[in-house]
Amino acid sequence: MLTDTIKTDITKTEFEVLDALWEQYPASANEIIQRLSQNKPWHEKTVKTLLSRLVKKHAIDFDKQQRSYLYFPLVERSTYIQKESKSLVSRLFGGKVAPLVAGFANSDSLSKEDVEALKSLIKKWEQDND
Amino acid sequence: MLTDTIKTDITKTEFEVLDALWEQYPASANEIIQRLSQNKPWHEKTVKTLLSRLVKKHAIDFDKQQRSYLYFPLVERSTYIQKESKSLVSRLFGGKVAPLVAGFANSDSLSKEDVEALKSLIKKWEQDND
DNA sequence: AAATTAAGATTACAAGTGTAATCTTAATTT
DNA sequence: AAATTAAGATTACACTTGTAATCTTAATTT
Repeated sequence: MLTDTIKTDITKTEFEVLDALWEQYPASANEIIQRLSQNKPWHEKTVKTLLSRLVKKHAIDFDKQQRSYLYFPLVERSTYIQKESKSLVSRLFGGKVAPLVAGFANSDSLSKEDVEALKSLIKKWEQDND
Repeated sequence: MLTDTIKTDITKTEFEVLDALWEQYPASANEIIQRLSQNKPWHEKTVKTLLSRLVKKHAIDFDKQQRSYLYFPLVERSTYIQKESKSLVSRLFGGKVAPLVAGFANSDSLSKEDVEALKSLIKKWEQDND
């Protein structure tokens, strides 16, 4: 999968569409429309517009299949969310992730599960970095 | 400080202006322009437009001072970044913060300092939650 | 082969955004 | 008091975004 340079920022609505595609791909427009209909009240035309815009932005592409297209992402979800997180942490927290987590802790938004996961990844980090 | 309902989303450029105001306030437009000029190549008119838009969005307000205004935030930085982080973690990580941190760990974006901070806040969390 | 359908392409259109320039007018200076 | 200045208000303007409706045309059905 080519982690091509995304030309423009992906908007929030575009992200929803992309996220539905990441769920499983390749997928036809109708499949995407179907998946999104569970959560979003979007008109099918709207979803198709968003698919077109994602193509134009080089975030996804498609193969022609009889009458319809089969879309697939050009960007991996992990790559995308990585970039987004770093951007947010950089803008809001001076690049340090701990203060973000502290905010979660202070607003009771940290679960036991989260804490266990953090402890285990810290342990791993410490093994790798010494 | 009133954590008034922010009417519309604050855009990225507006955030930069708001962030400069949080640095120290109240502050005049010229002070803000001054602060921003260190990092951003924005025309003073641009900054003033952004200040006006922030006022319209109820993110900041001002007191009249002779000829100019003294601006001050209506939203605390901590409140704002809290909301933004939660929004991102919710959209990208299903609401769990640990996977975000894992992404940082896996891309060598976690510093010793970060890890120490995390360990200490985890310790505190465990004392508080048992 | 003609008619119909359905998929994507194109167009629409108001509101928001980035990026200022111009307008008004109250302060300040001469 | 008149002139000048400078601050915010208003206007500008192209591009983006949300949210579709209409247009084209290749597939499919009669």
